[in-house]
Amino acid sequence: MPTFALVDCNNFFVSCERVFNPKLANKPVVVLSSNDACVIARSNEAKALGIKMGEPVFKCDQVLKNRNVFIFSSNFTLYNDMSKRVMQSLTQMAREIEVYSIDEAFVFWPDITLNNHDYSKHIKHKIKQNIGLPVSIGLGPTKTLAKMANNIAKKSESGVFEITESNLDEILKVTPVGDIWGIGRRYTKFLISYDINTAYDLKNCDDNWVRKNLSIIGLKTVMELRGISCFNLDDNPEAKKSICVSRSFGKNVIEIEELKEALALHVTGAAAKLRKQNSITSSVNVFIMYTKYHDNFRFYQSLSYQLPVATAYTPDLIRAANICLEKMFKPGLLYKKVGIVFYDFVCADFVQMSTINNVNNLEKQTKVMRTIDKINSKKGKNKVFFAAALSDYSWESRRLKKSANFTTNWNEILTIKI
DNA sequence: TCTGGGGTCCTAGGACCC
DNA sequence: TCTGGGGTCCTAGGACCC
Repeated sequence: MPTFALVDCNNFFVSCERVFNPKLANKPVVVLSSNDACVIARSNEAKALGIKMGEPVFKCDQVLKNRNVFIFSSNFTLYNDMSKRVMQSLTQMAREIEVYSIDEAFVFWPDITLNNHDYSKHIKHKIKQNIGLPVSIGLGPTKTLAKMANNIAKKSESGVFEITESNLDEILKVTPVGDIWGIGRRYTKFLISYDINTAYDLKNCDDNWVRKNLSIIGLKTVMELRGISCFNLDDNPEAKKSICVSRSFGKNVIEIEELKEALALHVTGAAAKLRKQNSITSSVNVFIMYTKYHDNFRFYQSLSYQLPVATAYTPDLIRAANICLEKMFKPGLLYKKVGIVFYDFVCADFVQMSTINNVNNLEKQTKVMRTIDKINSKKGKNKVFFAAALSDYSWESRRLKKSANFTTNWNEILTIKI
């Protein structure tokens, strides 16, 4: 039976900032969400000060100031690039890898590895040495247990921990049910109301009861707690089924022109993602968030549009998005956010022909987009774009404390004074 | 004053079909 | 009074993850 390893970067966003800023070591550091609104990553020192995950900045303002916490706006260009480096490095040292999120991956170590625990320590050392990021590694007979082991590894000296048959029950008994991967807030509350408080309690629940109340996914989780693997390692994840790009504004937006600029920019980004996975979309959905004067309650509204022909051609997608926006827009509201969702994908190789879309036209469109994508991937995001997305960006979200793009932009490369 | 952004999967219920 | 049986597709809502 293979052992799953979960490699997880410690306090990932904070650790990325630390790689290029050594004075942050051992100091409280936080990274903020877009608009510098919430705390989305904390160093251990910041956690120790009681700063919570997802906490709005205005609520912990005093602690941040009084305790000299280092604050950064999120820099996803940097984090994505650092993530890529970690995953490439792991790929070289693993037999199989499933990149699970920006900062973690499930892996099977190579077959020749006799001792998973020692090999994990070796990997941990390598990643720190090559990339500068600290990772923790959890090992277990199922994904759920590898996750659990990882939580223990994070608090351990060595940063590596393995759950085996012999220590399984002992660990489950001290793991709160809400700490299990796949058991969220709602289920935790529900389970506790039935006096199911620990992972051990859940492991011993009746299958039918679990199936009925926690759905098939919940039952799989319970099986995994028993050491029976139900979630496979997926080393070839399928193309995305929907693509969404949205941002909150840095100020209240009132004019439809500004909304259109922001929307066109989001559509441009989403369309690039769409083409990258070789898909074309049949449907677009535009959503907006707004408030009214003298009232902070937030309203969401959305509208979909079915394209006559599936496409990944940015101008057509901007046009479709604008149709939705124009139908929803009402003057006099304070707009906070706009976003686009593409869904109902078709593989780009199976293009549907119609009278609207003759072959020549389609070839031209494909060529144009391919060229633009090529230039942008070489010269930087949105070096070339459509005029609809031209803007003074006065609505852009606040990112007052962003660090430099150390790894992706020659002009922002780290300089050292000697 | 200020509360992120991007995904997946499951289920129940309605519409519709034979 | 009794109100088939089996299926598909779609959607909204709810749960979860990082």
